Amino acid sequence: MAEKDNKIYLTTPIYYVNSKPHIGHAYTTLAIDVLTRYYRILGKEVFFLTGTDEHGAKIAEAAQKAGKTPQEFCDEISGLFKTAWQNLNIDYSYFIRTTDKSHEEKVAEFLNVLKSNGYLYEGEYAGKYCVGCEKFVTDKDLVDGKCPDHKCEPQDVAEENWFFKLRQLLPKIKELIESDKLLILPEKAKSEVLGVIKQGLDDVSISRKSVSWGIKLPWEESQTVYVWIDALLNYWTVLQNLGKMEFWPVDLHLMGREILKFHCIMWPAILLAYYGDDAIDQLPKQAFCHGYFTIDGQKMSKTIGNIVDPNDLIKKYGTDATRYLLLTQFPFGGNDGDVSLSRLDEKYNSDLASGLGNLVARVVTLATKLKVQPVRIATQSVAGGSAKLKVKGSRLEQNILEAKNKYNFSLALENLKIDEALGAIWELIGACDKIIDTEKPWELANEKLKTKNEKVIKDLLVVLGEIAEMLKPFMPQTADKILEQIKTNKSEPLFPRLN
RNA sequence: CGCGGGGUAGAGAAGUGGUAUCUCAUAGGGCUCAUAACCCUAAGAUCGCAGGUUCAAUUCCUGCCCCCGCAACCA
Repeated sequence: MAEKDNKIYLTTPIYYVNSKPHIGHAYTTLAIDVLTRYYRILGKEVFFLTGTDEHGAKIAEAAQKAGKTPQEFCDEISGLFKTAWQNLNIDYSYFIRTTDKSHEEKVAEFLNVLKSNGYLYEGEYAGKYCVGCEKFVTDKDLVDGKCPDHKCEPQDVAEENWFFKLRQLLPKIKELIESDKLLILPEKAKSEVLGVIKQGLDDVSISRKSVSWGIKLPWEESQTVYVWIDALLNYWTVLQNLGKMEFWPVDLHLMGREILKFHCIMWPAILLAYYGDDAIDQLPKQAFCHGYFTIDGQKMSKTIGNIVDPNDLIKKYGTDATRYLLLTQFPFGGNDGDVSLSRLDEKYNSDLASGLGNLVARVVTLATKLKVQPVRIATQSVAGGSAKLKVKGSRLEQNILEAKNKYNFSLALENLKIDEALGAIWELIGACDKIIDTEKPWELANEKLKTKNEKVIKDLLVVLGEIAEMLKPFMPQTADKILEQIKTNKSEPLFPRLN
């Protein structure tokens, strides 16, 4: 990952407020939260941006249906996102709303520059317009040539709009993607974007006459800015407004595949138009595309009504367990992962209650029963391998080393292999359980044995401390609880078993 | 011929041109420090179907079948 003087800029997409937060939003946001916490532990300055996308005809419509003004509606939904992130213990640096005045002003400023740089021109947008809907519709919207909502045939209407010279910049974008200067991962996603470019794209209309809920075009106030332009610019306007351009450019945009095109084609294009077409150092370094959740084999959708609210999971499992359960549903960047609610219970019981929770309980109890002095834990051992064990050359040490060698924790995290990084931690947990079984440190037959057992337990406490350090980015509260228990030798169940 | 993803033990997933791996569930044994937890062992897969290339294919090629996304709310 590229660095600017120890600074890193990570983003989630800004979420469209026409629906409440669900576990898909939560997944993306969590992943960035984990990376943010990890890099901060390593001593980097991280700017983590998330927020909500609030303009456009769809929002105005949804607000009307809900009997609210668009602004009221946005305030409400945006608030739900904030609450959800608070419940999930998301440590973002800033939460942008595209209805923020400061954002709107910067968007106008940006577009003025695009215009004076010669990248905008007036053109005609022709299409079918439904009077009932008060918006342009496509053939796909129609049933038997009529609008399904209003049962009327749309009229052919042409609208004067402003267009962005996207085509002119496409060869440049293509080259940047092919050469990985604009890195798109995984490879599959890169091919998909290149495929879209190869098919050819037209210049895009960046303004709308027919949409009133949006940012006014600064030089022609009868038009509003196309929502996608408005939305993409958030990554830039926030740093501008906060005076934090030292974090620019973006190191990583994380997203699901459906919005990949916008982030990998249009977004770099408008940045080149603004900064000059050789300003590749202003472009995002990496776009990473992750899989989608399906619920019991089906896509989450409002129509099916199978959307899972992260708050419900938090109520049942708690914040950290929910973080863990969501992050381990599938290999990052791989295919879609299926979530079945019963499997979440299983995973909670096996990994968290029987795995992590039980291990902490048995080690801390052993320490208490054998009156082992609390151990001082060296912090900052995130990368693993730094703990010093008492019993040199022991089976414990060997098992721990083996467990550590199986996965490279840091490398996994830096490559966004979140499931693998967690796998590294669970290898350690397994190694500890095995060693307790073979060493039987609860036996107190004689003094010699007692001394040996004390050493074993101290070592286990040290490894437990390491596990806690590694857990910090994923389950911050749990990590602190474990460290507290090690320090005080007071055992308290971390994850009560579900029945 | 729209485009794309996928079909591997009961469930969920890895994986590779040459003894098929992991997690959960199941069975037997062990242990008793621990959240009926932990440890060991076992059973369980003709790797979707049919052809082909090869000394050798689950892995490469061809055809077929089935599931699921992309066009409509939606990361």
